[in-house]
Amino acid sequence: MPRHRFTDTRDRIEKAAMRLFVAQGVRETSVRDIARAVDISEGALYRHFVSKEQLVWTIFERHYVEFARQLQTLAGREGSARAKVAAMIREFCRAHDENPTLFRFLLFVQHGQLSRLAPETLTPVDVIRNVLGAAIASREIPEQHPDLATAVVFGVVLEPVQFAAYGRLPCEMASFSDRLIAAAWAAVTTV
Amino acid sequence: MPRHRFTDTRDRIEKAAMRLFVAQGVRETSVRDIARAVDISEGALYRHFVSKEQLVWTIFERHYVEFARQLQTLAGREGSARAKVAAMIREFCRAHDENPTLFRFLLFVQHGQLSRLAPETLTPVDVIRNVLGAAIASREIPEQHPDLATAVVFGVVLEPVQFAAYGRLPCEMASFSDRLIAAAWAAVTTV
Amino acid sequence: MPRHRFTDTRDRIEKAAMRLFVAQGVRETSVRDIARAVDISEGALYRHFVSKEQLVWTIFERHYVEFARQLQTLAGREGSARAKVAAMIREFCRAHDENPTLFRFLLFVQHGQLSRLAPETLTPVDVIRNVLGAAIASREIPEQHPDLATAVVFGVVLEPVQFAAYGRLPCEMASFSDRLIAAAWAAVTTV
Amino acid sequence: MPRHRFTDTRDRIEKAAMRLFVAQGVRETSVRDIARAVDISEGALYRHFVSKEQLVWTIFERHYVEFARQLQTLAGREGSARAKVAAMIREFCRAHDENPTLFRFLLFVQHGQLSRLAPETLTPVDVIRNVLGAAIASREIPEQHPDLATAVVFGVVLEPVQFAAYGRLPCEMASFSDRLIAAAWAAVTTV
DNA sequence: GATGAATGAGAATTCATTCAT
DNA sequence: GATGAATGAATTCTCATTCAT
Repeated sequence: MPRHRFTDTRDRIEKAAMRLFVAQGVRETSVRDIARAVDISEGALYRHFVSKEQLVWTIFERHYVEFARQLQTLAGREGSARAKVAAMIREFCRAHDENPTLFRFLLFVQHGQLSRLAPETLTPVDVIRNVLGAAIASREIPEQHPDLATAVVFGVVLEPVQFAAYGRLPCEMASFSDRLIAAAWAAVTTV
Repeated sequence: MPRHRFTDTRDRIEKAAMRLFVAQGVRETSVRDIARAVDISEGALYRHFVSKEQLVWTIFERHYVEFARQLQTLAGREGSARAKVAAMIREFCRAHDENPTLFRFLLFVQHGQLSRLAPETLTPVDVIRNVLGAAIASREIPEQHPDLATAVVFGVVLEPVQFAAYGRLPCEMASFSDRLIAAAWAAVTTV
Repeated sequence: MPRHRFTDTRDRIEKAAMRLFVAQGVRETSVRDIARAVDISEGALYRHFVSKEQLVWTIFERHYVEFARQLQTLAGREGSARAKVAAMIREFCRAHDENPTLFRFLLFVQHGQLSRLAPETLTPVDVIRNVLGAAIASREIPEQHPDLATAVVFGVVLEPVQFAAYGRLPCEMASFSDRLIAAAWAAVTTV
Repeated sequence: MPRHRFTDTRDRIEKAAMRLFVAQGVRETSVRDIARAVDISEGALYRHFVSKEQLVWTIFERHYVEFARQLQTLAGREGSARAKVAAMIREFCRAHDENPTLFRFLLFVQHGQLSRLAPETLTPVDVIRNVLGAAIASREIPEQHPDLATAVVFGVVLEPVQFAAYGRLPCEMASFSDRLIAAAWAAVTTV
């Protein structure tokens, strides 16, 4: 199954690249670093990706969109705004704990990638904003700037991830999810 | 006044560098970029800074420490934890609006710089953590993980700055300060 | 045969570098000079050597150690001190004539390299010193400072090479070997 | 006495430069290094020397020629070839011990300088060669290649200086002068 | 005579990418 | 699919030298 092996190599490349990108930054990770981590030649990398830039973009786009869709699905299953927010925050924590590298990659490498998304693409920011916007409209939460509310919820959830990345918090987010849900909800309901 | 000219050039270098670092990232800003922005030769830069690395570090360290001290001072003037948090968040907003470039540089370009700070250096994170820790001890806010609380407050304040940087919020933070204070306080008092 | 081509390029680099180092000095030979001499790009050089410094070191160390070993072997085959000295001086002349560039590189470009040798490494100096030291002990040559005797023998052999390099002597040393042997032996036996 | 002070600065520059050139090499000593050692600005150096190259040349030429003249004078005072050689070697040792830095500078920095000497300039090599040539003509020493004999004498005297520079011999040559005279004389009289 | 900012030409090195094998 | 030598542009930094003050 050469097909399978190909896919496997491609996958190993993506994983190694992501790990290096998160650990050292995209710019400071050379194609050589990635090739070595996967133990293939530099030239061989170009069988799988047309450029380093495209490699970054591919990884980012696929997972970013998928994550947004997952948030959307989970929020859609819930009735109340509070339940939607809770489900989404729980998903953030779960996604982080399942693959912290990927999670950090999505959050910290987005610089320069976000602007490449097709304008109509649904992002995690959009999903949360939609939920909060609807909640404001339905009076579930007080009248307020929906983008600011979105930023606040995002900050409550993402900053602890940053702290964990710097070793200032344990790296498991799941144990914090109830606390973060309470905090986020309080933040958007108290005006 | 060669002295004057010196100081002036040095200052122009720092300002231009900061602007470019924030706009494009440190790694993606070349010494050439900076030299061009200041309209001097690349070699001339090295009369003012021994290396690009040191340039980054110099800018970071000086302002980071100064900002922490300012937060400390302002918090020290207030009595209650609530007033301290309010004063600090107001200072975040003020500092941002006064010089958004510097603010973003300090808070988002810090990667790799933080670890170079002397371990005993007081950082903005420390200042907030100290205030929240004391507030937990004095029962002004409920028993909770002080680092997590710190992360939450930080997130509430910094994420809107990110949103502003991406054009998702207006770039003036001052108008949000009351809202952010309320949100942050609610987040740490609601368990 | 990429393998073959690789070895070939590497070898051409070493030869060209050595020639340039001897002709102009190490510091005054740029990587660009070497690349041009080999007719490859500067970047390509770095596929074969990790740095200019390492290129110098590699060439030096390998041949220097090998030359010392050869001297040792030849001296070991002879019985008397006189015969050992004669064999070694003949080897100096032979090595010079076989590859004057390499010879000069080893003996005159060594500045800064010598100190990098592992302390226990046997050098040409050591070999001669050992022979002379033993000869003093066995009374084959008169009691004298062994290091000074070593320096004298070295000087007798190497200075003519310098003269040849400056065009003050013909560049073939072989024709001088008998004379140099006589001179060196007389110098260490006459007190 | 600004005149005096000027001369003094100039002298300090020469001394510092020589020391650095000997310690690190000419190429690896920057104008900045020299300026710092003398504690003046780089620009000020150019009040005293038109270029780094000229600084090297000035120091070299003056002392090299002066040393040759001194050898010539001393040799001229003696009658026999043996006495001339002895006087010259003694002068080599004395000159070395008086100012090892200068001595090493003259010997090791000559690369590239020698060829700049006016063709008719009398060098130390010439002086010795003349003495040995005359001695061969007058049958004081046996028939032999005068340049080779010159090289041998030079080698006998200079290699110990090299050894001293590398710490393989004590740095005072005077104590070796009798031994070196005997060795050199034996070397050129034994065929 | 002195200063030190400025220059411009390299220096060594890195790196994404190509391509013959 | 894979290899690794090769490229060429770019990067950080150095340095001898100039010049306005």
